[in-house]
Order: sequence, then C-alpha cells, then structure tokens
Amino acid sequence: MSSSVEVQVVRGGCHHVPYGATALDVLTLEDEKRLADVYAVKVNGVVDDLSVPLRAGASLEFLTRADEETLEILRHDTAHLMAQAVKSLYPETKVSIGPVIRDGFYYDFARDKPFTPEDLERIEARMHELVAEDYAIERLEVDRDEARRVFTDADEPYKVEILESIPEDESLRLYRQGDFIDLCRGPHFQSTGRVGGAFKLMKVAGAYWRGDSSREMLQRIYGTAWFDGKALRGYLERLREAAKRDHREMGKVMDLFHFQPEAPGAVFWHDKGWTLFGVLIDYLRQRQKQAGYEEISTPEVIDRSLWESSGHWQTFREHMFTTDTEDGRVFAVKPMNCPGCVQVFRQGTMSYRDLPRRMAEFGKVHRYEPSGALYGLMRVRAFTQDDAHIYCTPEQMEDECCAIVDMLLSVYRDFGFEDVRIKFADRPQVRIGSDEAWTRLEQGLLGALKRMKLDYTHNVGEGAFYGPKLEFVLRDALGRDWQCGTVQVDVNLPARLGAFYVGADGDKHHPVMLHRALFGSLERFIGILLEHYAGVLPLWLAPVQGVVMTITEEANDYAEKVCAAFRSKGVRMALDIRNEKIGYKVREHSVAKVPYFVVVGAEECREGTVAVRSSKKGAEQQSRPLAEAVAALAQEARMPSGVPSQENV
RNA sequence: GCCCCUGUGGCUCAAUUGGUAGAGCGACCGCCUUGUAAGCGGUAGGUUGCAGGUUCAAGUCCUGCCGGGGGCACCA
Repeated sequence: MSSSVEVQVVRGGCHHVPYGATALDVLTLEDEKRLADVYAVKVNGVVDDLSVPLRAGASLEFLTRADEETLEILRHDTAHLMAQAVKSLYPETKVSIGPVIRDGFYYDFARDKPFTPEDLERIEARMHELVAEDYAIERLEVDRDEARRVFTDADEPYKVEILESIPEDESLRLYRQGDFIDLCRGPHFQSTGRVGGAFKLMKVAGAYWRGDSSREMLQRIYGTAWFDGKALRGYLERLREAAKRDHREMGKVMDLFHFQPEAPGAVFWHDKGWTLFGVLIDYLRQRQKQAGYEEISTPEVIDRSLWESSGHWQTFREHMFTTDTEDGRVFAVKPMNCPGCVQVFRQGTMSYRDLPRRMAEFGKVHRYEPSGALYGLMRVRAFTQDDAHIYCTPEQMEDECCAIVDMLLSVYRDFGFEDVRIKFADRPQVRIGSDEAWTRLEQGLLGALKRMKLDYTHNVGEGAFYGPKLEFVLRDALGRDWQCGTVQVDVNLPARLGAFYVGADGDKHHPVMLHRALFGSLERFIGILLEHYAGVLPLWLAPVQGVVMTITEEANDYAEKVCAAFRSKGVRMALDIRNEKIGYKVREHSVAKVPYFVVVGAEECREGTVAVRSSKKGAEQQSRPLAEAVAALAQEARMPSGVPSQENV
C-alpha cells in the first residue's frame, strides 16, 4: 500500500507526501522559489528543522527572517559554529554548553590556556571560513548508549556529564556539521552557510561549570549574531550609546560623586550628588508623612549580642563589618536596620489599637560584599536604604502590603518608571522560623499581588532568611536588572527580639513585621535614574536647575540679583560670571546637563528682563521680565506630588 | 571570592622591536569685553597604582599586592 501522509501548510496548500518526507520536501513542492527565504519550520506550532520527517495531519508554518524564532536559531547556529571553529583551531579544548542569550549567544569551553583577544580574532576568521565551506548540518537521532559512546570516544567529559543528567525518558539528538558533533535539542538551519557573516565575538569571561562556584571555571566566549551587517552595526551602535549613559560617566561629567581605593565600594558624594540625594529624601519624607509613617534613626554600630539575638550573626556574619574596642566588646556596623527599629518599637507597651505602626528610617548600612560584585553606585558596600518597618496584626497584613505596593508604583511613576517587573521570592534553604509560618506569609504576599491584579515571576528560594519577599526590579542602560523596591513579611524577628502588642483578648502577641523599601538603596536608585535619563534629569531632580550667565562683566551685579531672585523661590540656580564668551559657558553647562540657561547682558540689565532657554538642543529662548521667569521656573520645578521643591542652595 | 583584561599629570589619551615620559582639555597668569556648544598667548603639573625581580637599560618583560573594567558566583 502506498504510505503517504497528508500535511497542511499555513497560508498555503494541502499536500500528500510519501511517508518519511521532510518539511523541506513539502516546501519544494509548495514553492521552490521560497527555498532561499525559509530557514526553519513550525510543525504543529513547535519550531523544528526543515529536515524534520513529517507525520500525518501535520500543520506546517515556514519561518523566514521576519520570524523572531529564526533569529534565535541563527544565534544558536552561530554558537555551534564558534565551537566548531574553536575545536578546529584548538583541538585540546573541551566543549560544554552554548545557549542563546539576549542579542547573541555564548559557549563555555575548558582549556588550560586562556583565550586571548587575538585568539578571538582567529576564531572569528575561522568561523567565516566555515560559513564559506557551507557544511550540511545533519540531525542524528540516537539512543543514550550511542550518544555516550560518541562523547566518550571524543573525550568530551562535559558532554557526557550533561548526557547523564538528562532524564531517562527524554529522547536525545545530535547535530553534526563537518567533523563537529554536539549534543543539542536543536533546531538548526540546514547548513553553516545560512548563518551568513553578521556575527562578532565580543569578550571572554570566566564562568563556573554548571553555575556552581565549587566547580571548575570554564572560559566563556560571548558573541552576537544578526541576519545582516546593518543589524549588527546597529547593535554595536546601541551598545556605544548605552555606554555613554553609564552612571559612572555621568557622575564624572556632572560632578556628582567619586570612588577611591581607600574606601572600595563606598561613595564620596560631591555637593551636586548630595543635593540630588537630599531631594530624593525630601520627596520620600513627604510621601511617607502623607501615608502615616513615623521616621526614626537608630545606631550604626551595635553590640554583637543584638545581632546574635536577631539571627544576623548566625546567617549574615560574613557580610558584616565588625569593630573591636579596647574594652573587649565586639560591635558590628549595621548591615540592616530592622533590629534597631524593633528596639524603638519595644519601648513601652503596645496595644492592638496602636497598630499598624509604620516606622521609616533612612538608615545607612554597611555590607561586606565580594570584591567582584562592586559596580559603581549599583553595588556598593555602604548604602542608604529608604527603609521602613510596619508592625501590624495578621489581619492587617494584606491591606498594609497593598498600600505599600500602591505607594511604590506611584512613586516609581513620579520618577518616570512605568515598566516595573515584580518578582515573588519564597523560602530559601538557610532560614529561621517554622514552615507553617513561612507558608502563611508567602500566601499573604501572593494575596496582595492578586488583589492588586499584578503580574509577577516566581523566584524559588530567593527570599530573605527571615521571610519571603516581593522584589521590584528596574533595568539599567545596559539592560541589566536591578532590584530596587522590596516588601518582605516577617514574624521571626519580632519573636526573636521580643516585640509584643497586647491584643483585644488581653494576651501578648508578636506583631507581623513588614520590611519595605521603595528605592531600596538610594545610591542604586540614583545610578538607575542617571542612566534612565542619560543625566538629563527632570527639572525637579536636577541638582543644578539653572545657571545665570553674563555676557560681559558690566552685567555682574544684575546677574547676582537675578540669581538671588531664583534662589529665594527655591530654584537651585548657579551663577557664572567668569570672563568667558557666552558660547563657552553655554557649552560647558550643556555638557554638565544643567536644564536651564538664564543669560543676562546689557540689554537685560536695562530692561529688567532675562533671556531663558532650556538646554535641550534647538530650544527657543525667551526674553521675559525677571519676576515672571522666576515664578515660571519655580512652578515647573515643583515636586510631582505637589510638594514644593526644597530650598537648599 | 573566581577567570580574563587593565592601571601613564585633575580628565581623555600618546610613547617605534625594552633605550630612560608627550599632547589636548582643565588649572594658574596675562591679553581680549565678548549675545547661546570650545577666542589668543604663556606657566606650572608625572619616582608611569604599590612592592620586588630580570636586564647595561623597564611605562614597556616576570612575580606578588592594591584598585578599575567585563563576566561568573553572591546580592539592595
């Protein structure tokens, strides 16, 4: 009997093909001219190779460059191509894994000698040769024993280890191009020639085998790949643009802060940076006051015994700075504010009627972070948290969580962040407290998210040692994610540190303690802000909101008067009466990202006016009476919540 | 902490195969009195991150430490 199967092409025809026919065969039948445009196929919605044998009733959708999945395959192919090139140039190298990542791919290799930048060039050149040689990429379905034999014979121990960790019931597949064979679930293009030439190897880095720091370190080569040179160049250009908005660079050109070797991971804030810091605190103080918070401040250096009671000494010791004093006591510099806050809560007897109590603290904490983790303002060893602890009854917990999340998202909106990712982190391996308590708290947080109808991702085992948490993540210029806000629920610390309230039943109870931060770290938030705005901060945040510049020295007295007028209305105005041409001054303050220029010359002196313009390129300048200009700018500089911008010039 | 790269005046960068440090900007001093992104001239400023080593000779090569960058791991 003829064993043919019937398949349907999406937006195409229905075909009868012999049993064993492939998607490629169908494509040839369908429209031979499309062969060059089609790279892969979706069979019943699943992306696969064009060489996939078809079953009866299959629905086929051919994928071209226009499909997102195709670009992923291209990058995966490029990773294999790189591994093939590496093996051909450096046969002693062992291969491991090579996945697709955002904008590209990487492949981890084991080799005694490090890959140098010159090696990367050689590898890249070899990759281009392999593309030109256009090897067929063959798909081989094999059983476990055969696969094990292949990689044992090839002396590829990492591949064998991966093989062993794949569940028994899963099928295995190999791909071969030339003499290079890889264990891979695919899919791939039909030949190496289809990869084209728009790829670039970017950097070498160390990476632990299987992400485990107790295992050996492999060499990871990162690359990027695109369908054409234009897309590749565009990507490289985007990287250059992103690097320009690096907050460390902004810190320099805007004169905000610096670091130096004697205090690794600790910020030296300059006047302008500290002004910005102060604006953030002023803003939050207003918001917190409106939301019914108290504000406290607790000691930075506290005796070891308190940290033992709180559990930090047992679980957080390696991250703590300690100090010995001549009386033989051991103190720790606080890595967290919570134990101190509980001490304030414990003063006096609390009634359930006093709850919830919302206690905020702009607490500066120190954590001994691994040296390799330090990164500008984003990851430091000393930072200021906009911390708060809310003590409430179990019944109040969900409402309080909702109020925090609501406030957090509203605050982020005020700063121009609309797209906020939320992660839910549950119990970690190392933790304190009973499993029942953990379950209750995790349910509480999830309940709040559900009520607020918010999407989130689940971070398994990433909670704090004392309780589960919600994390609010913002993204920096280079696409890295940073956790800023957080809400954590905790019933352990109140118990450990003896925090009580007297309930309606007349008995003592431990309150639920919510730990929350909106910015998380003011340092980090400032870093993100700088990158988000490429230094061009909204007026209310700009450390210097405007600068009064003179044309000639005969306007000096008037300029001082003008500057004072702005300052008296709370506008952070600088004065530039240097003996320089106006073009020189304009350029300098443009580079420093000052939002407004106020120019005064002979004419303005005479008329009692000022020439104002925004520093944005091509902005119109406007000549207007001084009082009018002051009122307008003061109005525009107000904080988003309606609170006037602070006066501190 | 681990891997790779890297460290030159305040900043950005030069210095042929190892031959004993240069420029621009900035600063300072003058001149210019200026109308919206760099006016002109002059002066000062560096034991080339630190400590060793190799060499007749080290900014250039080697080792260690410290910092920085890119990753990994860890995390706000």
